[in-house]
Amino acid sequence: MTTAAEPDDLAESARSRRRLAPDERREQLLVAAERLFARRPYAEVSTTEIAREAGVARGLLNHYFGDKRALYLEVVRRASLLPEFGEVPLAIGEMTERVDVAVRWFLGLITPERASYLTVRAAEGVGEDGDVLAILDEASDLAAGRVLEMVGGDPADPAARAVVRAYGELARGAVREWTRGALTREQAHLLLREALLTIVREVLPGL
Amino acid sequence: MTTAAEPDDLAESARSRRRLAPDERREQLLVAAERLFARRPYAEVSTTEIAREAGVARGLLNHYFGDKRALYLEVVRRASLLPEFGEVPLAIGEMTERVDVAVRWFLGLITPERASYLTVRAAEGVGEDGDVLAILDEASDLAAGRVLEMVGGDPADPAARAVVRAYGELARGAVREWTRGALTREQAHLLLREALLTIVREVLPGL
DNA sequence: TGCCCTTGTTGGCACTCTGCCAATAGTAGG
DNA sequence: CCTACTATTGGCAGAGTGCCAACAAGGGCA
Repeated sequence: MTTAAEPDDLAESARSRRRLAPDERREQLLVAAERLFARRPYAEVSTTEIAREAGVARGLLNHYFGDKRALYLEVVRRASLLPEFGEVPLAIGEMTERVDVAVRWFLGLITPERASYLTVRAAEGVGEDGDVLAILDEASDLAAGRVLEMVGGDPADPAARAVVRAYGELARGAVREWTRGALTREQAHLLLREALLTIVREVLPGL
Repeated sequence: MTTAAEPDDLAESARSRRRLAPDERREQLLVAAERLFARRPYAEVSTTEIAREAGVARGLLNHYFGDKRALYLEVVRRASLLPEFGEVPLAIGEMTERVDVAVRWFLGLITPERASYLTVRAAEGVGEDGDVLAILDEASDLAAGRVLEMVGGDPADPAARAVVRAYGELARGAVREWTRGALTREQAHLLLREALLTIVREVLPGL
């Protein structure tokens, strides 16, 4: 009985004296960090705590990520990208229809357990932090490109991308109001649909 | 010469062995903290540094604000509120005109040295931090009320306020794209004007 | 004018957190 | 089974933070 049977994938969170493959361990640490950083601001989460959550020695965090900040940036990067960004419904037909599909697609992505996407950027307060901004901007720009494709805009036009990136902020704000209960899903949908329609019809052509 | 002439307001940043009125000292510390927090994230700024910037002993920070976090929240509170929020131009006339005035007013507020307003919320990345969110939300809601007054909406309608709060995110995004050079001021203005117009005409009535 | 007392201000102690590194020990391959 | 590779650990040194008792600036009162 003392000989380890095969507790391979059970009690993963308990004692871990096991030697894992780097990728596996790295993933585990990221998940632990993600969980803690999501609930409390950066400075309030200690690496000791993260290590405990993952059931490893604190030094291992530095081994895998260098320092606390690098680990945090990694967490931000993961949270800022909606994995489903790729599965864009090829909307065809009337403009009204395409816009409606785009909005429905976006609203559908958020809700579930993708809540982390919402907490992104909803956090700290003041401060530049170019590293974080770069990550968030990249994700924002990626989403903007997708939306432009869906509504038939020109993804190559920098100004158009900028407008849609700004629209992304509206979308984030609308979803937040929705999840907070200040707006119903229908109301949020209405706002995003009309705004996007206006952008396509009135703003983009006027650039 | 050794007798202090009246170096009242000169070399304010140099040695300060002087005994200031609490309000004065507090203000000085806030300014110093604001300057540093604006350029680097919270965790990267040490209280030692802030104290040095203000030319006082580190312990004084704790005396005035309790702890580093409280000081930070104070800075966020100040940065989140546009002082000129009160001076709302009483827009009258056509709806198109009123919306245009509202947007021009908003865009006019931001640019100058009020840049701190932009860095608000542009910062960290992931994490809840209810304290910060509460501050930012309060400022956002205040601005939303003002805008509703200007365009003739009903500030008492929770849903309307929520929609305009979300619009505030679009505004913040548009200004950011503008200051970044991705949009001209005219383009940002166009976007914000058309979007607000659509909200007033199509969205608010449909709630 | 000169002392005194209020209180703004300082400096240092104790504790926690972080980064680093040498020592330890799983585990796969021979 | 044994060995070499390397994932993993534990502790050390330095920095940052909160706290508190002692100090002194400067206005008020005699």
